[in-house]
Amino acid sequence: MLINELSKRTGITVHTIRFYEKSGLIKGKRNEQVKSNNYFHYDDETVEKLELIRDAKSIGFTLSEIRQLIDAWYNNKLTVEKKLAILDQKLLAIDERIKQLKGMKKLISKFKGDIAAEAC
Amino acid sequence: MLINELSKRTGITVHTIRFYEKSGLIKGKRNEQVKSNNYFHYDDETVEKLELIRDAKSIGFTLSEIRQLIDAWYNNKLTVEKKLAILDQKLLAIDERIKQLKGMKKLISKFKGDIAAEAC
DNA sequence: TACAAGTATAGACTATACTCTCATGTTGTA
DNA sequence: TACAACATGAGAGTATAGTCTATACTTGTA
Repeated sequence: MLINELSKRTGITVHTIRFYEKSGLIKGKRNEQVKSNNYFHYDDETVEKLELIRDAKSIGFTLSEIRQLIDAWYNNKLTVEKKLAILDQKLLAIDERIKQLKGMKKLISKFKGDIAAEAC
Repeated sequence: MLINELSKRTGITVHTIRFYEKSGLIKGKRNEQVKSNNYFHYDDETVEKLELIRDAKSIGFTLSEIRQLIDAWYNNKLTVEKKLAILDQKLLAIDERIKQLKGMKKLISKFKGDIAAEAC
């Protein structure tokens, strides 16, 4: 598919997709047979990658962290061990973030109590 | 205390503290009696606020979200109801973030399984 | 009292992650 | 075949959150 369809399928703008392409997060392929244009073609794997980017971004991963994730997923130059190591590292990072979020929940709840008590 | 001590107590650089002051997140007081300088003085509440900023940032809150939190905590112009509403909204946002993080954990674990299976 | 250390303001610079505009060329349909 | 819709690359602009430099004045200590 071309970039416009990729954009429609993922809900990510053409501009942003180009930005991700330039940043090396995704890679379109050019059809060498066609000489009249140099359009990029994208496959379903790219759709998956963009969905991963969107989801990982929403939980606060930076593009450089996401690049590591995509490598662990799709880069066949990495050994299984390295891939698993990257994924384990991300799992730890997520657990740490959940821990911090729970701490903040506790803190906010405590302050809610304080405010309510103050109001009496 | 002056900005240097505030910086030492919180581990936040003088530059960044000045940036937060300019952004309206914290407010130093000037001593009107002293005419020779216009140094800002900070109290323990400012230490608390900076710690809150640091913690809230680490879990992905933006400065503008943190500004709301600080208002809910310390701004006496807000009614108790409004403060509680802000805090409840933040609690919901945190729960949502935890949910997404757990989803990502699941996804990564699944991919770990796939990679391991693939390697057989 | 010299001077190192601290303080203030203004403004330039950086990194991340887009977002948009321009110029130019291609494709598909009425 | 005209023309709207789509493609490309280069590069400028934006928002967030700092980070650093320059200039100038103040304070505390040897």
